[in-house]
Amino acid sequence: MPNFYHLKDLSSNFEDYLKTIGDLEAEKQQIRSKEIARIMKVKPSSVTNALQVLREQDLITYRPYGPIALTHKGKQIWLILHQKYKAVKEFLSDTLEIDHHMAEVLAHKIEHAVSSEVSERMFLLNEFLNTHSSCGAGIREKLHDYYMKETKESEKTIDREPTPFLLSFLKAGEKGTIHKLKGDAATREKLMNMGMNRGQDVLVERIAPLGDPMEISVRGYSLSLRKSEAGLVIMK
Amino acid sequence: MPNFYHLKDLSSNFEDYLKTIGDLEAEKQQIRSKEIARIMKVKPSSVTNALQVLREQDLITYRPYGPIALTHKGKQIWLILHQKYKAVKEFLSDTLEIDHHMAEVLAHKIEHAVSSEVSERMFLLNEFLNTHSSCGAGIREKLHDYYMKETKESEKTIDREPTPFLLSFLKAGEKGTIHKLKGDAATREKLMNMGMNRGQDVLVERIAPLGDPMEISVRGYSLSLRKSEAGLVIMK
DNA sequence: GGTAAAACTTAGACATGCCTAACTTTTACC
DNA sequence: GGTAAAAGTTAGGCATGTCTAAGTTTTACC
Ligand SMILES: [Mn+2]
Ligand SMILES: [Mn+2]
Ligand SMILES: [Mn+2]
Ligand SMILES: [Mn+2]
Repeated sequence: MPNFYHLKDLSSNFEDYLKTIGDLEAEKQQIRSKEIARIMKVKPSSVTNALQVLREQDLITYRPYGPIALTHKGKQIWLILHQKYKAVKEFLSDTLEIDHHMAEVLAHKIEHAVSSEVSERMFLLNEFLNTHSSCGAGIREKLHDYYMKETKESEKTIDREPTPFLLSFLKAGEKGTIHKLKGDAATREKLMNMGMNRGQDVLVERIAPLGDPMEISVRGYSLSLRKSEAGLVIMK
Repeated sequence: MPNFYHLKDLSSNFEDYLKTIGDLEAEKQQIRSKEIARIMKVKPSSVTNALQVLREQDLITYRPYGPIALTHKGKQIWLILHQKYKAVKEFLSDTLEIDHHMAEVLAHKIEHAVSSEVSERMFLLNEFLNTHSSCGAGIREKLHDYYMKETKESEKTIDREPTPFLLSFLKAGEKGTIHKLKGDAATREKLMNMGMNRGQDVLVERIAPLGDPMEISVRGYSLSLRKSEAGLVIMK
């Protein structure tokens, strides 16, 4: 039980630092601060700060310029976080049929908001749907058909009157279609050279902690947009 | 329209302020700052600050000491947030069978992490399970039985205390006890044939320079395990 | 309508966690 | 081994969103 207490003391950002360190410990022989910074998309000085905080909580061992390793307590918490992430991700992609890559991005956010009981139930629900068939036909097929039927119907209604909105207003996981570009000619040209043309579908993959920049996916490519640029793109 | 371009993403805290204001607007004739503070468990000065931020985003109308009301845009966003919360809450309590009150608490956290697509799918999954029966018996009954069966088993094994961790995290010289094997049936079978059964003590003798494979000792025998295999063994 | 209480706002402090810039240590290579 | 590059740290700044304490406006009531 004491471990659950300390787990709750970790902010979601530091849960991610711990998880990243555990992931690296499992696959590399040495953990580089720079690698943590790359994966978490922060500057090295932020990693140093995180390492100091994690050490204060007895989750890692570490000294300046020295090697980084999870303590036993750190390993225990890592496993809990890992299992949460895995259960949520697989639930999103297998049962809710969210696009695989999007499921990973969203699971990274949701993992910090669910209790162990919820992730355990998601795991069991996923397993249940895998192993139980419904009157001969697989239940997943029926569920898939149900999603598709409802999606088509909601598309019918959406087509009627799409309310315009700005790309900068979308959150991670949401998508839209480019309607128009604003701004001066040079900036519009730059955006179009990135593949952002009228009618293109855009998916927001991730938004940096302070809201700038945002990572989007257009024509299968990932782009990084400043908020000011995203504010020039009108969507429908 | 001019302020359209100044819209920024709402932080999850401000999403909650907006949602609380919308909820109050629906049920009270006048919105009291003090009531928002009570519901959100913050001090009145924090509410004032939030009101100023929401007004800057054109989500509410408001002046010092004056009445508070959602703008049209505020109402649109409130509706999106409301639907997300409702879908998540009902999914948690109806489909994952999380305690009603706990579901409300968790939905309040999860709502900020899910995309509209995810909450829509949660809604549809919930609806699907309500309306589709599986071979006579309701599917929810089967799902419930599945949850209960697994819960009982995990209660049996949990006893109390030591928190699990992965064998792959042990370093040379460290030991632990096998708690559970993960992975597909064939791999689990292979590991069990090596003598890796529940309750067995394991000692890590040596880890290869690149971290893979690791040499362990079980039942007095030395075994060589790949890192990927060690990652399937949950220890205590 | 005067006055006290309640409601609300403002100012300033503080914690978090990010950043940049300058500095220190380690490493890589000749 | 000497030196430059890379890696990592420290210091200081900034945005967010909370709080306390003090000030202002509104309300309630005589
Ligand atoms: Mn992927
Ligand atoms: Mn995460
Ligand atoms: Mn309740
Ligand atoms: Mn909430």
